[in-house]
Parts: sequence; C-alpha cells; structure tokens
Amino acid sequence: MADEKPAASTRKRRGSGRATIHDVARLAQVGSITVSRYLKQPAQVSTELGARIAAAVAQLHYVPNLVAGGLASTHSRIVGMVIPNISGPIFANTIQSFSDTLSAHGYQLLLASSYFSQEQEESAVRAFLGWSPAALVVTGPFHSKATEKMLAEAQIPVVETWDYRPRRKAIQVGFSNVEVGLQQARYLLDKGYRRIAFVQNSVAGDLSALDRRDGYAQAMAQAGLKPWTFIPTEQAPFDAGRQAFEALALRKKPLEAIIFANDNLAAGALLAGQRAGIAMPDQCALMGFGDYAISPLLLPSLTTIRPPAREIGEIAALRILEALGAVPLDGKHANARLNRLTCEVIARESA
Amino acid sequence: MADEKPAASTRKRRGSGRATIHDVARLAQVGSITVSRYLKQPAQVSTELGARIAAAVAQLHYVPNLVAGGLASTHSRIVGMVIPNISGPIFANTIQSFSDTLSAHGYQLLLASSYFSQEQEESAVRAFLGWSPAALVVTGPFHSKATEKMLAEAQIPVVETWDYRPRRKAIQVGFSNVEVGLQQARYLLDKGYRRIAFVQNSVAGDLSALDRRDGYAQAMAQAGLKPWTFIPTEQAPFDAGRQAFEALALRKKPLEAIIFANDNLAAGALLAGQRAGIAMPDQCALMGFGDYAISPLLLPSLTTIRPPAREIGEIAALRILEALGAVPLDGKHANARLNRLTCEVIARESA
DNA sequence: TTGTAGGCGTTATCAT
DNA sequence: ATGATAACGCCTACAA
Repeated sequence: MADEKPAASTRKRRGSGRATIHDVARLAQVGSITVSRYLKQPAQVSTELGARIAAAVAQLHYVPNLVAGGLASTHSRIVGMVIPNISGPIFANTIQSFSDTLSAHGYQLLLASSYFSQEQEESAVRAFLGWSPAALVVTGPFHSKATEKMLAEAQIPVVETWDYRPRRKAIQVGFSNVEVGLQQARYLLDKGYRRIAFVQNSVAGDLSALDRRDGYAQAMAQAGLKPWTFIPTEQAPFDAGRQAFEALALRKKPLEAIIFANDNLAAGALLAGQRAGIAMPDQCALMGFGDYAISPLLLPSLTTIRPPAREIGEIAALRILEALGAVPLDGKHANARLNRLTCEVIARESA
Repeated sequence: MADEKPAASTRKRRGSGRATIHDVARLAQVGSITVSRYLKQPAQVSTELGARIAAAVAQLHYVPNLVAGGLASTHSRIVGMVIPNISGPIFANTIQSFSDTLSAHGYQLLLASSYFSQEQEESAVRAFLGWSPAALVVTGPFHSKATEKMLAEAQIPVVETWDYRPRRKAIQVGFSNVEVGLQQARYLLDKGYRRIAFVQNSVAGDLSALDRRDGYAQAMAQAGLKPWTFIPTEQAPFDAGRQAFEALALRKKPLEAIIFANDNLAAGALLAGQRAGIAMPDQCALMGFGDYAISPLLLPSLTTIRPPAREIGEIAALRILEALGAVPLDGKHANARLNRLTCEVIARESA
C-alpha cells in the first residue's frame, strides 16, 4: 500500500519521473483536465471529485509542472527583475519588498543585476523573456536600443523603477531625480549657504545622479548662483569622497557646502574632514543621498535624502499584480501607470 | 495545405505570437533541429547553414522559448535559492556573488526569502521545484520534514550554505558556527577576560546563533569558567542590544566581556555604553558577529567576526556548475561535496 | 552534418 | 460539471 508504484507508467524513456497530472487523474478516477481545473478553480469541481483528487495529490506528492503549464498557457507566474546591484545599500530593500509582495500572491522572482551596464541589462532581459515572464521590472529609463525594443514588444506589463518619467510608455514607480537635486540645493540655500558644489559619482552609468546634478544646477541658477560640479577620478567611493573634499573644502577659498551623489561619497568626505580638523557643518556642510545605514552613525551625523526604497518595490509589485488580475483594483491609486513617489530630507548634523 | 507564411501564421489560436524555431528554420531553409543545434553547439553545424541561421535569427529577433526547451529536456537553466532575507546585512553579498557566477554561465536565479521560517522555506522550495530547476540552494541545515523530503527526492544538486555539517547529504558550503563560538570565546579568553557572557538573537529561527552559543559555552567549560547566556525580549536589534548591555554591564558586579549574536545587537549595546559613560573595552569589552558596514565606524570600532559571505555564494555556484557539467573540473577543490570555509576575527577597539 | 518522428506535461477548445 | 482532443515549442532518439 505504501509505495507500490501507483500509476507511473513502467518504462518512461523521457520525463522527469515525477508524478504527473495524469497519474493523479488515474488514481482519482477522473479526467486529467478535471484535476487541472480543481487545482486552479476548485469551485468548478464537485465536492466529491474534489475530495478524491485532493487525496490523490497528497498520496502522490504531486507537484504541478509549471514548465509544462507555462508552455501550454503561454504565460507563467515568473516575474523578472533587473537591478543594478543586489548587495549595495540602495536597492536591497526594493528587492526584498518586491519579492515579498509577489510571493504572497504565488509569483516567483527571477533576479539579475546589471551593475549599471546596459549590455548586462540587455542580456538579462533577453534571457528572462525566454521564460515568458508575467511581467518585467527594470531600473530607470536608460536602456540599450535592443532592450527598449524587447520591452516594447513583449506583451506584458513592464515597470521602470527608481525614476519617474511621465512620458515613457512603461509603468513608472519612482521619483524625479531632478526634483531631488532641487530639494537638496534648496535645503542648503534655505540654510543660507551660497557657495555650493555637487560631486558626481565616479561610477559610470549611474545616470540618475546626473539628473540630481541638473536639479541642483537649476536651483542654483534660480538663486542667481553659479553651480560648481566636481567629478572624482578615484573609483572606491570613500576615496572619491575624500578626493572631492580635498579639492573643494581645502582650497584657498573653500566651498561652503557640498552635495554628494550618494552617502558613501559623503562619508568619505566626512572622514577626511575629521582628519583635517574641519568643523562640519560650520566650515563646510555636507549632504548625501540614500540614507545608508552608516549615515546616522557618523560624526557629525550625515544630512541626506531618504529614497522610498521599500515602497518602490511594493508598489511595483502591486501594479503588476493588478495588471495581471491577481489583485483586485480598489483604491484611487489602483492600476495607476504613473506612481510618483517623493524623497524625504533627513536633516541631521552635517548640514 | 502547406502554409508558406514566413513568420507568424495568420490565425494562431494559441501561442505567444513570437517567432519560433520553426520560423527561423523556414527562413533559413534548414530543418528546425539544425537551428536548435546551431544555437547550442555551433561547431556541429556547417559554416554556410550557420550563417543563414544567424541571419534569420537576427531578422526575426528570435528569442528561444526556454519554457518549451525546459519541458522537452526536463531540465532548465534555472537555479532556485531560498535565503532568510535579502535586505539584511548578512546575506546580500552571498546572493550577489552567487547570481553573478551563475549568470556568467547562462543560468538564471530564482530567489525567495524565508525570514528564518521553515514554512516559508518549504513553500518556496515547492514552488521552485515546479520549474524543474537545475539545482537548489538553501540556507543552513534546519528544514521542515517536507522540505527535507523534497530536497532528497529532487534529482538535482542541492547545496546548503552558511553552515557546515559533514554528515549531511547536501553539498555543504559554509563554516561551523560552533567553531566560530569557540573562536570568539578564545579570542576574549586570550585577552584575559574571564567573566564573559553570550547574548542571543531575539529573532526566533536564527538557529546558527545557537550553535555559536554552544561553541562559546564549550570554550568556557574548557577554561573552567561558567557560561552566561542572556536572551533579550526586545525585538528590534538595537533595542535588544541595549537591553542586554543594561542587564549585563550595568549590574553590581558587571560582566567583563560580552559576545553578541550579531553586530547590530553589539552596536545597540555599544551606543548604550557610550550614553552610560562606560569605558569600552576597559570596563566592558564587546564582540559581534557579521562585520556589518557600520562596525568599523562605531566608536569604539567593533571587534567582530567576518563570515565569508561572498565566497559562500561563489563557491556554491561553482560546485553547482561543476555538477551540471557547465564548468570544467580542475583544481583540487573541484566538485568537493564538503566546502569548509573559515571566519576571520576582525580585531578592532571594542575588545 | 542534417533530417524525421514523436513525446515532454499541461491547458485551450470544443463537445456532452 | 466533466471529458476527449489537440496544440504549446522544443529536444531526444534514431535514421540517413
């Protein structure tokens, strides 16, 4: 009774060897399509057959073959996400909340990182498309031509996260980096700083930081001030921050305040300032972006911008689930193509 | 009757609408199996046909349907990974290096997080198995019975990471947490501390930390000393650390040194010590586990243990790729079932 | 080196 | 409510 090969055909030449829907159907003495229906919409199957099927499923340890189901129905419960990196301080919360929201509704996450390279993004998108994913999530609006084409032609929901461009076709879940640059500059201008510089990221491909720089430049122009941009050559973020600080704050006529493309650069600058005995923010104010875990712990603690990382992941997942009909449409934000989130200024000691 | 439509036939009732291998074959005027071979092993196809096929692929923007391929071959290039969390400070580097190593060889990562819950792990493993993954990676040796059974019966490589149990069946890539507990206690004993306590994690399910506690207790017993364990009730790690510090270091006869289940707990204690004006390490030494990003920046900087997070991910991927024949077997560690890594004591100021 | 036949496990379609 | 049949797109086995 225990395991006397219930239904598996005796000499399968191919196949996985696992129980199939036909094995279940035979054991439950129903048609296999009824098993399929029972698993998807139990309400459409009579209680009696349902019970027999459930018993057979349990006895055979039946696990539906999602690959076969995907082929037959031409759509899967896989969602692909391409993100610049997994282990950095920025995107981890987005991935986590995205994955959690998806898996709560039976969808699986296929993940790849691009390291801000459009080529890597393109190859990940191509590979993902081979799985007929239910939806695709990418980071930002900057893609290779081929990627754009693939995303446009895929007949599935596509979400662009971590930026906001109302005129693009994909669902947008993010914030305007230009707006953030304005926010940063205005915060410092309101505090009375006038000689304000912006330090870019030495990592090529981080194009969002350039938008923040543009916002900063815009705010400066509106205030009748000259923008001042510095591009570090050092690659490691702490070193790049130090380099920028030395170039901007240790000159004859030092800058009064510096905005950095991210908190790691700012942290490098802050440590350099400590060593040089510069009083911060009095002699030079520093402002970052990202609100990394280290930022509240630095001395002085780092004034920065907190992006809605977790929120981005969750909203992206909800919009996808809504578009797929996996989640009901309620609430006034339901199924919105444009999801404009905002960043928060975290005012601490450094500015 | 033979429809001579080059690409998409006009009235497909099912199907994705994308170009298939047959469309490519027709356009290139070859058999579809030749296209299949060309895509997998170009060397087996003549240069002439290869060129025709390549042209057709490009013209049709053909993307192989991996779902169909997976069904036909009963194995996919998907690898599933279940990890306690994505956004915490511990596992992100493992995920990143694992994903990078896999994707460099054309494999895709299906990811889910368990939050240290065996139920969530089980449901993720079950869902992953539906995709006929090429391999499966889980964290640690502690699984539900059903998970154990599924892993044992899946005819694929299974890797257990972040721990090391030579007698288990799965491929092991990690370190002995008992050994780490010994390391921690011995480091403090060597420094002359005698009254040493261990603070557990308030997060249930982190069973590895209990192994470290056991190692600590073992070392204490060997030194003829009494172990002293504290279990915080506060849930947030910083709060739990503070609570432990107050209970252990601010008593009449305070402990001399405290080992924490992770760096966040230690950081919470350290900040509490600063506020209370306790000199560290002179009045009380603190030691963490994990070497989080904040740890070198604290004052005093935190002495801790650095686990080989990145290495775990990379070696896990390599062992899988070797087992699947995707990577040649060379080097004496090749294809080892037991991969015992070591943790490093990072000696800083706090102990 | 290239081609033919048939099956992988499920679901859509249509019929009862 | 339930079932028979035929795809879904590719790959294995075997043949030429």
